[in-house]
Amino acid sequence: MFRPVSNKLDVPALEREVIERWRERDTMSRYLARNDGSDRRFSFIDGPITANNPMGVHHAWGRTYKDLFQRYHTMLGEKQRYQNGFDCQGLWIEVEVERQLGFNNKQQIEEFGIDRFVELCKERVAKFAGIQTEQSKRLGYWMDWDNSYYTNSDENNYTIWAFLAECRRRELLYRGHDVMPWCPRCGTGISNMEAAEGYKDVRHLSVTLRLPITSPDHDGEDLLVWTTTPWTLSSNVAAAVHPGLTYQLVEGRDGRRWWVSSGSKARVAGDAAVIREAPGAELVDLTYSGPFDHFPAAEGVAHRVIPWSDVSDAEGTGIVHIAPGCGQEDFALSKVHGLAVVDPIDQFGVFGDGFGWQTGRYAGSVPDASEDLARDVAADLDERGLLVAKESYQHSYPHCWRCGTQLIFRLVDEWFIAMDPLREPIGDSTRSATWLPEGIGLEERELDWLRNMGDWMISKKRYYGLALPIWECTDCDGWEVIGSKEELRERAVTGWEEFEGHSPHRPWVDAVEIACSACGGVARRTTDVGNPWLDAGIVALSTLKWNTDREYWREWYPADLITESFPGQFRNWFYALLTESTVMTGQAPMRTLFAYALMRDEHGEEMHKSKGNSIPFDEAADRIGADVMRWMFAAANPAVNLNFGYGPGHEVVRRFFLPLWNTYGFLVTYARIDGWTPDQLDGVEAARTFLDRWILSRLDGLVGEVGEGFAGYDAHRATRAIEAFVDELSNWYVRRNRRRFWKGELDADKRAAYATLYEVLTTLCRLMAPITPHLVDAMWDNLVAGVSDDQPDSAHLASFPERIEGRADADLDASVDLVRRTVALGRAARSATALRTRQPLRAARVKLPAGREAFASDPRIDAELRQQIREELNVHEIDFIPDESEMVERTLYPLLPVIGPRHGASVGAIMAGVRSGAWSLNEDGTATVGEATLQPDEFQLTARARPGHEVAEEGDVLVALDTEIDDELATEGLAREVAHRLQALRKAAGYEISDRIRVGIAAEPEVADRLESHRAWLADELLAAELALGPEAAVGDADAAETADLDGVTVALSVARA
RNA sequence: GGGCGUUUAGCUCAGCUGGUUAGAGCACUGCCCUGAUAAGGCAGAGGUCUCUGGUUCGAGUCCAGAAACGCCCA
Repeated sequence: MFRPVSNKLDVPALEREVIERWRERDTMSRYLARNDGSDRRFSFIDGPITANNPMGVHHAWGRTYKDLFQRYHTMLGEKQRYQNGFDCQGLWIEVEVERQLGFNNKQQIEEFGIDRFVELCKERVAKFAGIQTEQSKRLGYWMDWDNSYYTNSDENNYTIWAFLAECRRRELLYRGHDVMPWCPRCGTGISNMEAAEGYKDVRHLSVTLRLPITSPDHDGEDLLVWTTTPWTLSSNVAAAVHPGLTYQLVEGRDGRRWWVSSGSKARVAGDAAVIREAPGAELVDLTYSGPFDHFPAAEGVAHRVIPWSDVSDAEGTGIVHIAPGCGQEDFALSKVHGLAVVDPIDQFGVFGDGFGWQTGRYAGSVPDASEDLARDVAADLDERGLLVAKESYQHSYPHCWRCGTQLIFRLVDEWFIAMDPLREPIGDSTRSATWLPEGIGLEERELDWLRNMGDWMISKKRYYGLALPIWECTDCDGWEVIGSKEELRERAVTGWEEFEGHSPHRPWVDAVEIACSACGGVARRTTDVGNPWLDAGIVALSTLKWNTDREYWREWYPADLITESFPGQFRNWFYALLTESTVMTGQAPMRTLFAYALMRDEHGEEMHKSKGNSIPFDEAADRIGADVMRWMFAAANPAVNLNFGYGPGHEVVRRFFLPLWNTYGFLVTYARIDGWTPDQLDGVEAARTFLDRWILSRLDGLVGEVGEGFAGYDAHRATRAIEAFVDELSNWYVRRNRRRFWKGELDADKRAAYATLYEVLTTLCRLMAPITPHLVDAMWDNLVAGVSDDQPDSAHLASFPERIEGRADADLDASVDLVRRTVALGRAARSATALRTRQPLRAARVKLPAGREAFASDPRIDAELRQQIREELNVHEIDFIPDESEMVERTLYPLLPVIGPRHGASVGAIMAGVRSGAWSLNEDGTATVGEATLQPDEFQLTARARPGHEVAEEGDVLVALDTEIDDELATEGLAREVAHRLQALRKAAGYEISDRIRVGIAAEPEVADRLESHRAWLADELLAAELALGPEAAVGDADAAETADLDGVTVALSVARA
């Protein structure tokens, strides 16, 4: 016997119960092991979650996909690895630990001790990995949690060593001297792909200044330059012009004359008189005096004009200030033109010696204007008469993606992986994978990034992260890459003892010195750590034991699926994965990449902690439950941003969870009353009704649809199909079958009803198991596990449903569809009559679509369907309306795609003629509309309602009602009304559905007489053991009573328990 | 600055290769129904389909231009 089901659905409470049951029964372990013996594989590689904070709801979106696709393949019987991953190294963690310790810069870390700092970083990731593990379990994410991978593991780090050694072997790795974006707070370079993440609009003080030309024959002439980074002016060595642009010498202030490009002249110099024009090429090689030539750092710098085709005059003056120590393009130009390179600032963004008053000052922009260097530069220039203009200028500027500090560009030595030789092979890998969802150009976006990608800067001047296995000789220029721990042990000259027993992290690994293979000198490890995307990108190799068990790797590589949110990952994880895997294996690490967009709040706004609209995972799990979230995530269109919030969450509960839960509750309620159990199947097949076969047909279609959806990583499609099915189940199948469950004895018909609904619900449990594991198992435990010994005790140990031959029946589906349309139209017509639905009517008249003569071709089924319509509409008869009926008129419907090309300009006239009724049919099958003749293939005839009848129509179906009420109908309506009132009293008295009662109906004799003819029906309807009817009729000890006025008829009603 | 995308009801979004009167869900209003339902049904209100021009018998849909917003790149 089933346990009773509460009609209140509290999802979080239900989930807690289910989780407790799973714990008691060790369900998850059995799930993880259930396919151990299978020879089929589904390989999923998890993209590591940053173990740096508790999860937000946005993490739960991706984890829902990861879980549900794995669950689906588990139910198909495929063996899997179920390995979750944590991202555990990198600047993001250092920044949080610094914040905890109250540190602001690197010196404080070094004073604190790198070893202690690194230990704190490790502790932090361990702590949050633990928290995220618990949160993931709360989500219902079933993974092999004791076997999670951590990117700070030895395995991961040493696999990257092997990768870098391979890069070295193929001469892809190099030490570069270049200008890179630099975070002065973190004291480290930022790779271009990270910098791309942090562009924000900010205002900077921009200045326009004059640079006096020192070449002969240019006395009194200045070059006008404009810059948004005044701090770089003291490093100026050149001014660039576009050789093809036209430049103008114009009248300036204080008797000076200024050179500007013609395109910028109006903006920069207004209507100043033009003295002469010259192409940019003519200005090349002119010399000028720099803005800060009196600083020692500028000593010996010969400032001159150089040509540069990237100069534009859309902004500024068309003459660009060049400081090779402060800009990437500037540095590249310095190589081309042999310019001096002035390198002004240190790792903290502070000017070094030789920069006069700027020495010791911070170069970057600061919030406090009084300390802003740009302001002081402008004032200095103004004092010396060099400032022409200044303004606050808004532009998009890179910021540190972890700490938010504005980046500055700085000359550094960093390690790079050359991309040119890799573009093609990585492109091939990219193209070999399937990128889903389709239609949003995911693959093309990855390829676009690959085409434009600069060399990958992999080093960071930090403390906690991958120790780059690069040893640099202290005597010669030599450097080498160590590919493994074993190799390091062999090569170690000193420091091995200090390192042994530690993870390959700073500071321990820094102690190891080797002998330079070129000169024999002492080689020390570069103190740089690695870019964290190396860590995440290697997991397709490291977690599959590339270094230690190549057989295992072959078994699982490439992955069938990886999945991650796509904005941002093209240049991060996807890119790193493809690069590292392609270098090492020559192929992509995945067959399919399924990606999804970003989560927004329910109004479409970006979620931010600071805005207060971000939702912590725990809060959402407590308030609406994991399964509600999971359903929303699975139902989302992954191609577009998901608007998530409690409002939409409650809507899911109301619209979908409740009807499903109540359907389940309905089955259990009546099965308990009847003592029905799932083994009671006598005569069920033969007794199945039309509607039973219909819902099973729909179920079969659903099984196919959901399976295809999951197999194609289209959870959206699966959820849509399930929602539509549950609506049909609840609002048609159950609604139409209520009485079968309600009526007297447990016969074959009733068993068929139970068996059908039972099969539908248990199949739904298995179909939905990957999406809503808790809800489904709550139902499964009661419906299956509690009553059957030969079934798994959890839906998650069951197999995924398969289609059943012969179940799907398109005719059934079409017939029910027609019935439902007919009922909907009948209701619309009823609404128009102002007669309440409880009042029976004599007949509904139905005009069926052309070519249909009945609701079903089988007369028995047709009769069943007509009976359903009668009940729904409360009418006695269903008649059909022939085309010739006076209620119907025929309408000509021209087929526009056909007549358009043939009749051209007269289409408008034809349509007008049809609308006004000015058309006629001809003997030969053509039709005449106004002047035009339509051929038989150019139109269709359709029946439409003739005005003046109470009808409703939609498309090719029309329903009209006979609204005449005779005495018999009126009396029946009265009985229905009385029954309705008494049912309300039953409810008010708090009776159970199956309680037998006594009923009293007091009414004047004439009314009592009328009701007498419906006595048996009333008693049956109300489960009344006694029914007193007469002028004074009443029951003793009434639990509830009411005197009702029914359209002028007064009745006194009372009920009591039998 | 370059590339891509979006713009349809109060909100979130569908509208396939051009075709009768542009749809759905939510929210709103009214009515109906109810012993499975925090449910259901019917109806209503709500639209210059961002704008301008073009192609066409016919444009939300195709073309050109503009605007706003967003994303990517620089």
